[in-house]
Amino acid sequence: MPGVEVKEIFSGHIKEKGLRNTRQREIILEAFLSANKHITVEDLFNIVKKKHPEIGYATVHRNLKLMCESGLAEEIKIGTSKAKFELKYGHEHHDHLICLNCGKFIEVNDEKIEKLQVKLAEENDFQPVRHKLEIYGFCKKCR
Amino acid sequence: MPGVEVKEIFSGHIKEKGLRNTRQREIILEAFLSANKHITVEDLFNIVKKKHPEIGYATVHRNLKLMCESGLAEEIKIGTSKAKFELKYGHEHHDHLICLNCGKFIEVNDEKIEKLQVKLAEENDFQPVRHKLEIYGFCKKCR
DNA sequence: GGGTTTATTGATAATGAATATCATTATTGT
DNA sequence: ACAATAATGATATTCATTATCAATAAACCC
Ligand SMILES: [Mn+2]
Ligand SMILES: [Mn+2]
Ligand SMILES: [Zn+2]
Ligand SMILES: [Zn+2]
Repeated sequence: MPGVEVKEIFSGHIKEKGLRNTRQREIILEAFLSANKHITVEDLFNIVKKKHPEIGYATVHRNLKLMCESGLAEEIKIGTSKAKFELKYGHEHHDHLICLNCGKFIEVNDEKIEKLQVKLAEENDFQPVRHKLEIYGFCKKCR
Repeated sequence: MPGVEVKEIFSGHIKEKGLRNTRQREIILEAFLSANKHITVEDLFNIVKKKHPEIGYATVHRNLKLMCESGLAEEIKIGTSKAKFELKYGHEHHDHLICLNCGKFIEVNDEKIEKLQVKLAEENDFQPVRHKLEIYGFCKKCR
């Protein structure tokens, strides 16, 4: 039963906020959990549409946003292209290596860098909350 | 004579590419050099407009882009807000601390982080070209 | 200088992603 | 079942960015 816990968390968040559980939310969340990470609204909409052509783009968009609010998902914006969403729950924080040729995303994490970032912020009287590190270049296949 | 060298570089780039030097380019470049860093197209357009109301928004936009192509300027995109442009020439590479409250940009650089990024990329068979590190949080005044 | 070529300009339109609107539908608590 | 109201889905709007195009003006040649 993959994703059961995630579904409960989402459902819980919805109740807490006085929102309502709907058939569409369930369908969209399940599709999101089954799909690739780094999916756009449009991608997810197209997947959902296959089995549920009655569900609209706006609903997919709204629910992805809601998943972000609930902490389940995270929105990633790269340049001017469409925002991508990835499942956050159950995944450690990570940054991305992004191939300039094929668009591949490689997830990485480096504790030393993370710690140095905090130190760097503090040295500048700055209280860090979150950060974004993206390294652009060429992946193994494309170099 | 601040900016003389920059102007020559821009002018040189224009000739190399078979483009043309214009009155507007000169005015826009000078305004950019005199203005704050981290300026938007609209900001620069409004500055230029004061003395030169005949110069259009599109021309300011195109020339900021051209400055980027020539390596003089750099475009910074934060979230979905308007792109900002900063003078690159004569400034070392740096990253930004960005205040979530007042929007302040603090320029920082950390050699250790820079080196670890290269190492991290290489460990993933990835050839790094450029990167973007943004730390969001609260500045001294806003924390 | 005069003439020719064509890059540039400026006003405006087009684009595209994200979000807002709103009448209708569906969920929740009673 | 009922009332209240959140959610939906189709569509419109927003907003930054980029494209279009007729008019203008650099740059080069003579
Ligand atoms: Mn990180
Ligand atoms: Mn850096
Ligand atoms: Zn690649
Ligand atoms: Zn601040």
